[in-house]
Amino acid sequence: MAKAAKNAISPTRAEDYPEWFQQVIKAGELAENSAVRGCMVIRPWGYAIWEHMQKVLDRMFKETGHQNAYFPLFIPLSFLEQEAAHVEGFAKECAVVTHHRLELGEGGKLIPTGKLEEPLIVRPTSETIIGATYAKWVQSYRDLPILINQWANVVRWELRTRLFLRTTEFLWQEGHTAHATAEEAIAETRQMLDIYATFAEEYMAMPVIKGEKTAGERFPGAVSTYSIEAMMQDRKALQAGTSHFLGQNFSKAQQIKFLNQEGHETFAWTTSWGVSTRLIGGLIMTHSDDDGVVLPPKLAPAQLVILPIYRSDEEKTAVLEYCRSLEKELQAQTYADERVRVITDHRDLRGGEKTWQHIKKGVPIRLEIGPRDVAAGGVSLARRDKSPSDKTSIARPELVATVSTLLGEIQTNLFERAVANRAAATKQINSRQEFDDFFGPAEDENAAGFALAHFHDDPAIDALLKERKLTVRCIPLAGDDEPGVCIFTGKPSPRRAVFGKAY
RNA sequence: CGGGGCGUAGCUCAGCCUGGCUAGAGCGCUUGGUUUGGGACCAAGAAGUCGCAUGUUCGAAUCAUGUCGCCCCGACCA
Repeated sequence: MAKAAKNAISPTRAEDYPEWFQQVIKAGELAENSAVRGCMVIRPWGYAIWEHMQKVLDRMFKETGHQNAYFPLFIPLSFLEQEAAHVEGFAKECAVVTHHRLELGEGGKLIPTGKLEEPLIVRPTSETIIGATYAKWVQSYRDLPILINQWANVVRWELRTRLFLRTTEFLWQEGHTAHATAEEAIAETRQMLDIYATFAEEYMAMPVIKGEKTAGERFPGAVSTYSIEAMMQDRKALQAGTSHFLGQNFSKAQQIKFLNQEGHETFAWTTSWGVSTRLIGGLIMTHSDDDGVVLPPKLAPAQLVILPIYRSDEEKTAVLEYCRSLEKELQAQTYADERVRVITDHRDLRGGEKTWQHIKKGVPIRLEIGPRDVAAGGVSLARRDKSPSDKTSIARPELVATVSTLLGEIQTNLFERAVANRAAATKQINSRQEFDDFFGPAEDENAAGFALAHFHDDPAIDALLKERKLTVRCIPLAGDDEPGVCIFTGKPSPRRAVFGKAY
């Protein structure tokens, strides 16, 4: 009997965090690099997580009155030119389609021909094409609000990519709304931010800070940008979702105007908001450990896996029958308003091998069932949020009766663990000296965590922070904070901002 | 786009500096046997135009030139 490796993932988080992240994704069969530079193949297990995220978010969007629609992948180049800040923000990372045909050249080479009159860009985001459409739809205040979301892929030609966190093509949803008043549009912006925060905390078990971005970090063309910020296990920040109040910037550029109740021609107020497959990166970096992926039950494609153990054919028959009926009983239970998701791994593989595969994929509960369990009317149960060796025996009826509670406990435990991690790396900072001490020298690659400090938005500070690879993550909304003075400039500050290193 | 590195079996790589038998290893895969409640062992087997092109040479994975691709580090970013 060979000794099991101490950890399933090498290197460990402490040894090399970025490499650990890549290995977890590989070992958990979530995704892999493709033949196309910067683009990933999302494997079935990873895609199933995305589908669960979509299902929950889609429901939340519809409960707040939004409808889904679909807009084109291509955007005429001229559309992007309409909003100045928007051009500035996205021009450097656009894929451009210039031809529409291929001709067979020498040596079997295909040569692009059929040059387009006006090049098309592959959408990096859809404000412009959707805005142009809304301009046609909106005539009267009676046509507002327009509350639409689309599930789509977008392309941003990033020079450095990382699986899930920053890929050239990624999947996301983008909501685009148009309103008759600024107040209504701002309320929409904040409502969607709340939905993202609720989703992150209640489903992903990932604590987030809701806040507003500084001028320098704002979405190109937005009046104000809000985000949810999460802290990863390496104490770096991840922007996990954004919601933008676009004011009338885009409606003026695209002529989204209407006659209001007083009969005056008015520009609409618009918003946009999105989350992407980056959430999966956040999920991994929040919960996973040195044995691989750890999934919160609410988003796990399988919440329990049954692992039959047997030697002889007689044992096989009895064990499989026991497993089949247990699977049915468990599937009849509900957790978080859905049927409990159970799979049985029948593959002809060694027990240990199978067990470790499911550990690495992050299945919340493993049930090992062998002849001894069948005889005793029990199961051997192991939780992914505990040590792999930590197994307990439980009577079958008790398991069926408590499975929902158990999944809830794991979900809560993961959230509390993440909250504790964040709290341990978050500090109130009251002076420039404390700030420098907290983050250490600029060349230190390790993130110190979140510093909460008073701050007055000023481009001069951006330069100072940039030098140290720090950013203002956001200015938190939930402000039970007392006013103070900026630790850099001494100017008055209504509340503290969150500083940290970011992905 | 600047700096560095790498292309050899499905994967990870050795061999190259100092050219020479039939190009290797580990993992994975297939088959057979022994095993089995923490990642099995033994045996046999399948698997490679050494990224591509040109050149030097009696002879190139190895040397030269070109070319394509990928990775890492910076600047840019959901």
